[in-house]
Amino acid sequence: MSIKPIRTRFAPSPTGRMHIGNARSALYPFLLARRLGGTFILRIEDTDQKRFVPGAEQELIDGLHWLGIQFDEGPGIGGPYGPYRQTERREIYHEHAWKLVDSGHAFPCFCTSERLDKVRQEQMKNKQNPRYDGYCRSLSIDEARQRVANGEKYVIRFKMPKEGSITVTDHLRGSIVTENAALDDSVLMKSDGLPTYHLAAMVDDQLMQITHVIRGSEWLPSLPLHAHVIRAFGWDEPVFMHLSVFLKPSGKGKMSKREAAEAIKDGHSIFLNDMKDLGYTPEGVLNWIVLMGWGVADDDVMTLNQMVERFTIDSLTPSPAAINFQKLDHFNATHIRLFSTEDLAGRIKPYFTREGLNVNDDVLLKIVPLLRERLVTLDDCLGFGSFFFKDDVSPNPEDLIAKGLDAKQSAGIAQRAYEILLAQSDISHERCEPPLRAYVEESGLNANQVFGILRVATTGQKVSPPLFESMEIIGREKCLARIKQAIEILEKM
RNA sequence: GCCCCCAUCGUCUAGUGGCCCAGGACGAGGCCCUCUCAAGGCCUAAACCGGGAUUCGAAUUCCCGUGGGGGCACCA
Repeated sequence: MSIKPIRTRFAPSPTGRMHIGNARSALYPFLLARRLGGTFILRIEDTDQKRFVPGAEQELIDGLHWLGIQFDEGPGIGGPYGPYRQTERREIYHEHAWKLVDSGHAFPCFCTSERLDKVRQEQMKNKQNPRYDGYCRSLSIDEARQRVANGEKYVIRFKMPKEGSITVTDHLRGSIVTENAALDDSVLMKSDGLPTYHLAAMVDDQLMQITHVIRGSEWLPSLPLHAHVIRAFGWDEPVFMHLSVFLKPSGKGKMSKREAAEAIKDGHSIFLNDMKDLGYTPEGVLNWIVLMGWGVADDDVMTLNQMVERFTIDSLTPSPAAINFQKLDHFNATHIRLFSTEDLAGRIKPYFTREGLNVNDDVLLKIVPLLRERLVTLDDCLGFGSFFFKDDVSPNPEDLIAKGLDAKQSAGIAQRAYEILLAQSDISHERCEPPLRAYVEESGLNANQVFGILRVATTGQKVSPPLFESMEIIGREKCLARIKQAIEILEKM
């Protein structure tokens, strides 16, 4: 039984955009660390120079920040086990790789990639598994060192035992037995002097005292190799957990780049940057992704803090999950309804100003209660509330005509409503609604017809927040002017 | 081709041998409320992949199929 402090990590490679898969791979270890009073670390795995994307690291960090996933150690903020960028740890890996060579667990290999390609093709032709043929495996250590000293290009490979088997444990799946003969002499250190994942991640997890490794299931097949490496060093293994992949919405196949592009066409995205622009909230996104791979019996609406309180690694699920954007919408809308007026006002303001609207904060605060339960995404505020910040509205003339009536009749109704409103001392909804309802009664019309005309006249649109509350915020003068304008439009038809 | 993993309503999942003729949520349908759109309330349909085995008893354990996913690089 270990009494070591819990330390978990998120170890992405800066090779692309921050997406929901990354986010969830960061979320679970974060929750585990917070739940158990441990430490959460960010480590950048940038050992592949060919795939390095400038700016990717920043996008990763921005994404974590947006979601509220704070790391305790990592690039930029440091920590006792740094540096936290693998390219800044070259010597450490170099030293460890050679340690394995010295102990007989690894060997330098001088094979060219040309030769390796040829071997591989040959093997494929003979329907054999493509793997390293062991050419440099039995070179004497003295000869190998001599060739390295002479400046020959080399890699360091793990010397996989030819016989026996290894048993590894995945916390979510139990133990997995693998024949060593099925494993390859994998490269641990590349000829450019940088380590591969197999070496770098194992060394770092050990040196950084990581207790729980939560990572994608694409690593499951190399878990036996990783266990071999760890044991060759004489270390203890951390607890390993492999998260399943996200499947595309149809459930057929995993979420791919191509599929991500499709989603964008439908107004959805799996990239955090895009989701923010589309009006999704960190709360909604978090709630959505946390439940894809983690089961709760009920009460599935949670904030980050509530997730921390309830999280347990034993309720993580090993099966693949199809992403469902409708569910995202649901969680987003649900969290929006939970926000305070001030909070929501601050969150939707940028979407108005982004459209060039001049936002009056007093008005903004007043309309939030009207918009709150109508928003699925934050940018829906535009459709429901832009007219509050415009001087004029330009209703579609056709929309001003009430259902079942003609333009002339509609103009008459508008005129009567105008007079009723004009007679009121103020335009509060408490004052205006009763007389207009009375008019609906005595005229034999229905509320839809009368209020519909007023809605289009005052807001310029057929769908809006509640009419009387909206008119109150728009103000007496503007309302009267807009109704007058509507009457003119109707009379000209 | 070889290796590995997974398998409960359309989707995310609860379920750890009797509490399950399987619970929740999204979505779908219906009703109520209603000035539009929402929100809210109530209700309905909807699943243990197939076959064996173990057991008094299996969604839950084991085996075999089938289906799905992942991996087999000097990428992570």
